[in-house]
Amino acid sequence: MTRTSPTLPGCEPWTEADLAGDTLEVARRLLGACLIHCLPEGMVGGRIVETEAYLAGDPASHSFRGPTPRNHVMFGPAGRAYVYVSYGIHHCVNVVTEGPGVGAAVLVRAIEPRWGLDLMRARRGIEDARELASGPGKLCQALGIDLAVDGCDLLGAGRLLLCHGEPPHGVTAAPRVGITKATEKAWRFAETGSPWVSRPRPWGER
DNA sequence: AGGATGATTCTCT
DNA sequence: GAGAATCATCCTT
Repeated sequence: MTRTSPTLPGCEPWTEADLAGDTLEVARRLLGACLIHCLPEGMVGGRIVETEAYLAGDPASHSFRGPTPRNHVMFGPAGRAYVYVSYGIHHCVNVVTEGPGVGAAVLVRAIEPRWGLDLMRARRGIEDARELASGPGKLCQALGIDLAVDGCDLLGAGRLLLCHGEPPHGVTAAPRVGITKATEKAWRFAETGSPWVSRPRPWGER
C-alpha cells in the first residue's frame, strides 16, 4: 500500500478489516488509537480518549433516515472520515465502520493532544491543553478538520491518519451526549479517569 | 420557499 | 445548571 502521509514510529495504521466489525466493539477499541492530521504547517493530532457509537437503525444516528448529501459517507466503506457541521459553526468527525450500504460510524469526542500542541493552541485561541480537544467540536477546530476532509481515507491514503496506540487502562460506558432519541443506550465510551475527556465526565467528576 | 432542528460551545449565575 | 449564539441541513408541522 502506498501512503502519502508519514507513518509514525511505533504507530501502525488501522485497516478496513479493523473497522468493518461491530460498531459498538470498534467504538471501544478506538480508545487509545491516534488520530493525526498532516498539514503543510505540520502534524497535528493525539490519542483518542472518548468515542460514541452510532449504529445502523439507531434513531439518534444521522443515518437513520437513509443516505442524504450530508451523510452519504456513513454508507460507504469502513475507514473513511464522516465530517458534518454542528450548530452551524462546529465540525464533528466520525470514523466510518461496517460495510458499504450500512450507515454506521463512531464519533470521536475527545483526544489527548500529542503532536502540534502549539498549532492546536493557535487554532483554538486558547492555552490550556485540557481545553484544546476535550469535545467533538473543539478537537476538529484544534486539528483543522472541516468539510474539506469529509470522506477522506483514514488508513494512509489521505491527509488524515488513524493508527494504533496505547490501549486505555480502563473504559467507562455512559449514555451519549446531546441527543434526544435512544438516550437509554450507554454507547459513549471514555478512558476512565482521563483528564482529556469532555464534560460532563461520565464518572461524575466535573 | 420556509420553518424546525440540532452527535456544540461558551459565558454567564 | 441554564441560556444564548448561530447556520447547515432536512423536511414540510
